Amino acid sequence: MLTVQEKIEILLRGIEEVIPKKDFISLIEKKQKLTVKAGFDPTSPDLHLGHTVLINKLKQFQDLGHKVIFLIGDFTGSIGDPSGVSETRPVLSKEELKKNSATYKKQIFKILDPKKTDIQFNSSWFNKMKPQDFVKLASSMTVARMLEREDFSKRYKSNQPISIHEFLYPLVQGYDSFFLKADVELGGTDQKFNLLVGRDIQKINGMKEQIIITLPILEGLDGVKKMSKSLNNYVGLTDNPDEMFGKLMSISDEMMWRYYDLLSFKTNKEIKKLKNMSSSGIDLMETKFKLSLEIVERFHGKRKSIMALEEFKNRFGKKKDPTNILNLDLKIKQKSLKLIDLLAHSGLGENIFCQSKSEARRMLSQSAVKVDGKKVTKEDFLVKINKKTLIQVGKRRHLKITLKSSN
RNA sequence: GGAGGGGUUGGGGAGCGGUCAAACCCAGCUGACUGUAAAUCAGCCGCUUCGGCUUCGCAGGUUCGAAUCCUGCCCCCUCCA
Repeated sequence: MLTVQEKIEILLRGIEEVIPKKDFISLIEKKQKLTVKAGFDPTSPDLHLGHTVLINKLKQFQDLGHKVIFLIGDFTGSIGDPSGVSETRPVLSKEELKKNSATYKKQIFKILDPKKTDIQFNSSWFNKMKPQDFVKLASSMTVARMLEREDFSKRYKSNQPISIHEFLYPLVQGYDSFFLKADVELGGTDQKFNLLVGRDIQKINGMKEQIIITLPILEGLDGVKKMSKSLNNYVGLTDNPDEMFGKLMSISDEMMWRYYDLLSFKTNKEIKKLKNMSSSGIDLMETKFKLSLEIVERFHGKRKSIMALEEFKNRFGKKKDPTNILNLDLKIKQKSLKLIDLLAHSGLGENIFCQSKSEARRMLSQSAVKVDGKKVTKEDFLVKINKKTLIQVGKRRHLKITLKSSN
């Protein structure tokens, strides 16, 4: 049995801020089972490692016996995301929402315990709300306070547009906390304002204010911008083991420590030890192997993580051709296909390797293309039919293609 | 409602009648090097049947010729009401 002190230590590890800390500690001391809430936008069905910083924290609460609510902001998502860069996002259909939430479940339950997790959709209460109630909700906040929020004030000062509906977001999120009677709400540091508004909404409605805990935002593979699907700098939870391993190996050494801090389940002590041990380049690589192994194992199991490591070593250490490459059958009408046409092929709706023929040409001229392991620069190189052919473009794009005549 | 400023290729930002597919920076991509690290160097960075073609908010117009000039529309910003 853990002491209160130990519990608090676990729950506060790796977080950015807890507000107010005193209340949090006394709450942990007094209450056996807290209601802990975190909201997710269902705009994109795929979760990535960035999301798991938060989910891991939920898991810790869950393991300590607290009630975890995984809130899917389908109402919020259906009226357009305010933190979205410029455009209003498309309204999601019910089918899409269902689909997204199904994939969500599948993904989060690799971390969270399904039996102990309460999944909620905020449309279920907001869709029943009357306009006058909504306006009343809006009256609980002032424009001046909204403008206190850094991103709003920045945009306001730099003459960027702010739509009225964006002001409603924090309110909606705050209302969720009230409705769900949250004791604690988790969110990224960029959510701080919204989380604080939740406290206000609860207070106005005569409820004890939730504790808010903010967590750091994980940078993407580029090491600069936050991890997101649209920036294509993410590691998806559904990425296959090799892909996941490779992506993790491609982060900079500096970023590796950040990933250790935010994603590893190792204790601070262990991480510190690794830091002290890793001085040479080889050490750093080994340390990165460890990180990649740990994370791939979390989502794919031990066996596959080791296979991914071996695959990686083979491919990049010994410069061998990759082994677990996706096979793809491609139906064509002709008897053979020019390499350039294959690279830019868009018959199945999606271009396989290159966006356009021009790009394909560029790749060829920059000697980025390999066929069965050999560099090819000729555009009219013919790819044989009925034969499995390994095509590689650059270091990341590769497929085994088998051309089949459709006649 | 009134007055003014502005919309250029992913982002920033030049260009203001021809030499513009459009400077430059960032991001991105490729190659060399390497640990799919960092740094560095080199190249690329609208599409193309390599003749050209379609781009500079949208639609028209003036001109031999427009991203550049004119008209209308849309959108953004500022100030006033």
